[in-house]
Amino acid sequence: MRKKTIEDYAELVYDLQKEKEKVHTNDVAAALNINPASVTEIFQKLSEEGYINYEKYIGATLTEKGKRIAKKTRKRHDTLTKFLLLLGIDEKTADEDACEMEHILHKDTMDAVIKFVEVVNQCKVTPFWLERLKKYVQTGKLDKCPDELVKICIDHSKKTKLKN
Amino acid sequence: MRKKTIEDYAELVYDLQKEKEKVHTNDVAAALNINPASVTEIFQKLSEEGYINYEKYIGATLTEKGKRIAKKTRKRHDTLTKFLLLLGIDEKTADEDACEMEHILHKDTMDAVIKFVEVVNQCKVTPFWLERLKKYVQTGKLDKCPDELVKICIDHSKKTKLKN
DNA sequence: AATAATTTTTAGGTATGCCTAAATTGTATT
DNA sequence: AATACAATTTAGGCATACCTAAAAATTATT
Repeated sequence: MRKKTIEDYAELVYDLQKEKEKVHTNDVAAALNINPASVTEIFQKLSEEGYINYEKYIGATLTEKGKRIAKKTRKRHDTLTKFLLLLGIDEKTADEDACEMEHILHKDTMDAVIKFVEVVNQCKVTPFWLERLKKYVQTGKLDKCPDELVKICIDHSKKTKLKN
Repeated sequence: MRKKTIEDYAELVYDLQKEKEKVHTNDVAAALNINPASVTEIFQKLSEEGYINYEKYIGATLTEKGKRIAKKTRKRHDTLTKFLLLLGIDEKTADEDACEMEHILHKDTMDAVIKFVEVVNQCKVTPFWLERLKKYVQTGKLDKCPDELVKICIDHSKKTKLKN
């Protein structure tokens, strides 16, 4: 697996802190399947950089700075997961890819994804086009687009062209 | 920037080979803004692993194995770029994010993206929903969904519900 | 409260992907 | 063909993100 970033650790400590006040190196080690000794080093670094308050043998808590980055990363993660689920990806794959994407996408791209999810959620029912795509992704079968829908798109396209 | 992967190098050598038969360490070094000495090491590794034929001081060419991975990666890259452009992301950002995403996405996710682009390309005109989303991404303005379109979605949703 | 068991840290090691400086090879010029 | 210049490789170094084994601190048991 990819090397973990500060964001990964902040996000994880954030989650673990919901269960227990102080997060121990062992908790993180178990969650990420790495050696506790490695987490000690990581905690020392995160502490130096002001993301966590860390007392050895006692555990770590997020600082305000750490909480900020953790929340931001978790929100990105959740939005990306939702986005991929909308496209018809299965839960596990969506979650894993979201975890990768959350670190690399430009703000503009992330914002577009947020808006994508927002627009779809605003709809009373799942939009036809999305159902159609999802079915295609999941079954390989692509339904024909209803004529009246094609008409709406063409009409709309003409209208906007006239404006310009 | 992120550490480059074998896929990155294969893709790059593939592109450079269009200009000249043998790709020199310097060509890659210049393209990636890294030290030629580093490229020598990379070429040695790629050669050991069978992605390139490499003769020192002479240059490198892709093997069949290398060509295969290069083409695959380039195709992914292009599809991802198109996908992001459809969402309203600008060219530079789309290209950069595509370059990151191409290495990390699961096959299922990549396939969904391919299908997304395919479905949109099949349309006679850019679908209304996509125009609407794109405008929202680029300007922040979200148009109202026409009533007849909402109706189509609701009707369709009822129909599919009945079937199940 | 002493000792055993567990958790955590320290110390030291490995692999990787980059670097610089120096040595080597190839190319161009006379 | 000899020499100068450019391109390339070799050798050695650095930082990072992990590791293992041993030492130290904490916690549990009697």
